[in-house]
Formats: sequence, C-alpha cells, structure tokens
Amino acid sequence: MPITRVPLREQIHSELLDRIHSGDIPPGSRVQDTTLARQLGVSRTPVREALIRLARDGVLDSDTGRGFRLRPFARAELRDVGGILAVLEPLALGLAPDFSPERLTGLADLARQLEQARGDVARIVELDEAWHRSLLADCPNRRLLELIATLRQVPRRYLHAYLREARRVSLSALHHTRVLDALRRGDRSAAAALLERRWRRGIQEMEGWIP
Amino acid sequence: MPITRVPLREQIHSELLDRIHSGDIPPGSRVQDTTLARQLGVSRTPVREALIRLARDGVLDSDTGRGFRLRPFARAELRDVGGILAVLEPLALGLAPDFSPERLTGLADLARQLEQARGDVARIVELDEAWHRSLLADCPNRRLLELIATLRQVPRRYLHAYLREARRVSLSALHHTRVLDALRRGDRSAAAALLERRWRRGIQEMEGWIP
DNA sequence: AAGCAGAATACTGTATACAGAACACTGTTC
DNA sequence: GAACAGTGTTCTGTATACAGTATTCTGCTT
Repeated sequence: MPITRVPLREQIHSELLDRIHSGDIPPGSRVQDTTLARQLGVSRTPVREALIRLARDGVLDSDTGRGFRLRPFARAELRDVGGILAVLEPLALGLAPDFSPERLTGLADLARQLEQARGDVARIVELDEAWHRSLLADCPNRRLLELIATLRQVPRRYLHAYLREARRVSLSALHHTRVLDALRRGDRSAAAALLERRWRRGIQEMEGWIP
Repeated sequence: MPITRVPLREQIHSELLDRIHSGDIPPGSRVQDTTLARQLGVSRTPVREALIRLARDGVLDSDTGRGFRLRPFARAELRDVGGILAVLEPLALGLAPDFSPERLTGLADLARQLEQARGDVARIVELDEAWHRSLLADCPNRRLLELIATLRQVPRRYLHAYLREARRVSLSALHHTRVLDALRRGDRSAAAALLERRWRRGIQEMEGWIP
C-alpha cells in the first residue's frame, strides 16, 4: 500500500463536495468554518482552506467579511460552465490516442450499469462521472483533464438536484452508447461531435427546470 | 472612491505573481511561507493561502510536507495550457456581441503602443495582456473570462522569460492588427481563427526555446 | 406598535503557538 | 575514507488566540 499523507484541507474539500452534492447543504445557506470545524473535529485553518478553494471553483460565494454561502442555482452559471465543457471535453477526446479494446469494454460496462441504475440518483451521477473520466483518461494533456474535473463539479451539483427533484430517472443515457459506437468505428470526430451535442442538450434540459 | 477590502491573501497573490513574472524568483527555487511572511510583514496564514492557490493554478509545485517551489519551465506544461487557451480564447471571442467603435479604437491604440514598446519586456507583456483582456471583455460568459485569466498566468511567465532571455524584441506583434482587421470587417470567425493560430504559433515559438 | 440607537454577540480574517516530519550535521564504526 | 546512526535544527501543517467588523437583540422614543 502506497503511504500517502493527504492534507486535511483536501479531505475536507471532498467531504464538503459530497455534502453539497447530496443536498445536505441547501443552496443559498451559509457555510461557516467554525461550525464545520466543530463537526469534523478539526481546526478552522484547514476548513477555511477548503472553503477558499470551493469559492474559487465557483461552488461557494464569498463576500469579504461576510463568510461563505452555497451559491444558489442559476441558469447563467450552468450555461456558462456548460458552454466551456462542451468545448473542452471534445478537445480532450480528440487528443487521446486510439482506444484500446479494454478501454472500450470498460466504457460499455459502465454504460450498461448506468442503464440498470434507474432511480438511484447518487449512483447514476457517480457512474456518469466515471464514464466520462474513463472516456478521457488517455488524453495526454493532464492539465486539461484536471480542469475538466474541476469544472464538472458545477453541472454535477445541478444534475444531482435535477434528477432528485424533477423525478427524471436518467438523463438521456442513450448518448453513452452512441459515442461508444462512433469510437468502435474509429470515428473520433463523430464521437467528439456527439459529446458536444450531449452537453448542449443536457444543459438545455436542466436549464429549463431551474426554479 | 469605492471602498474595497481586499483580503491579504489576494494582495499577496498578486505580489507573488509579479515577482515570479519579473524573474525575481528563479524557476525551481523554494518558496517558503516563513520567509515571505517576514519580508511582507504579514503572518504566515494569508501567505500560505496565496501559495496554495498558486499551487492549484499550476504555478508552484507542492509536495506535502516539503513545501512549495516554483515549477521549472517545461515544454509539456506550456503545450498543455497553450492547447487549452487556443480553444478557449476563440470561444470567448465568438460569444462576444458586436464590437463597438470605441472598443475597436481602444484595441488599435493598444496595438500601436505595443509596436512602440520594443525592448521593454514588462511593458510588452502587460500591453499584450491588456489587449487580450480588452478583446474578450464583452464576452458574457464571466466564468470563461476568469478561467482564461487564470490559465494565461502560465504562458505569461514563459513569455516574460522568453522575451528577456531570447533577446526577442517582440512576439509577432503583427497578429494584433490582423485580428483587428477581421473584426472591423465584422468577420468574427476569421478573427477567432486568427486568434487560435496565433496561440499555436506563439506556443511553438516559445517551446523551441525552452532549455 | 413601529422605528431607531446602542449594546451585546457572533463571526471573519489574521496572528501566533505548537507538534511532528524532513533535512543537515556530527561523530562513530567498519 | 565511506557508510551510517544519532541528534539538533528547520520547516510544514494544524491548532488556538486575538482584533475588528457585521449582525442581532434590547430597550427607548415617537
């Protein structure tokens, strides 16, 4: 087992993301370092570091001297971030080398699991996340992958809430197989185009629902 | 005058970026919170917050328990970030509404100043930065603009060093006028294409120089 | 009863203190 | 002379303390 010392700030960061995605923290509500530090049994310092990062990533709002609060859902934010991802994910896909049979099988597996996960929101979102990560994993531009991962946090939060509240069992899971087919044919640009269209459609669908 | 309370961490962040760009801090060298805190006359806390942010933005390396150091120049990093910006800047340009005559004049002004700034590295970089910011300023996707600004920090550091050490007086300043011409004709997609090509060329030119 | 002044409180941003890990140095052993 | 163990120092990561500001509550005035 590789011994890894993970700084508290990162552990706290993940924990907070989980809470946010699961809806434990309602949009617009305050997020106080004192409270969290007490709850998690750590000091305020690493908590604040995690909060500052979340604020920079656009998950939290922070007015100087007035602390942090969970950013309320907003069409504009979803559209903005979606517009960026609609360009970056196809870019990453285009940069990846040819797909190995193993990778393709893995993707097909995930797609199958996704179809069977109807209803279980947390699982759907997690599998969709895994599918995309696997799709782009071979892209040599590490920086791009990290950026995509950070940006995806935003629509992910919306997707969670959308699936939960709009009672949609899944978000057009169909596209997974379509992209996969294109990759099997070796048609990378078709796959990239499908991926882009999927983003635009998905964002549009969620936008319509935002209160 | 609007009274704004800027947190120390942000002031320190800008100060550090300045030092990094100006070459005060040599690539690969350690960046210690203790030392900086002493120098700047503040405590370690806001300094560390600034360092953590720089590390996340890819400017610093940070091994847990071993502090921060300025990331050495690397072709891969420049290529990775350049590849992202080559896509995002044209995207932002495409989203902006039609350019007002004032904006066009402003851009022309900056381009002229750029031509006259031969030799003064800091000024060239600053003007180029201003030109791009002005070019994209009307893009309604704020999130995208912020992202671009963050990413630009990376090639900016390379550009500084390149101009200083490679004794190049300017980096193909020509493209500024070309893009501007396209905009004057109202040909947005041509402008976007030029912008993208400029990135690819510029990155390539700097790549060749990296030790 | 509504509105305002002022005190009390809570919380943020920053400073300082502490514990443990990494590194440098010295002396010892082979 | 080289390798290594032990020790001291430095530095990072985290905890706690403090100061100043925003917010809330209370009591008074109209």
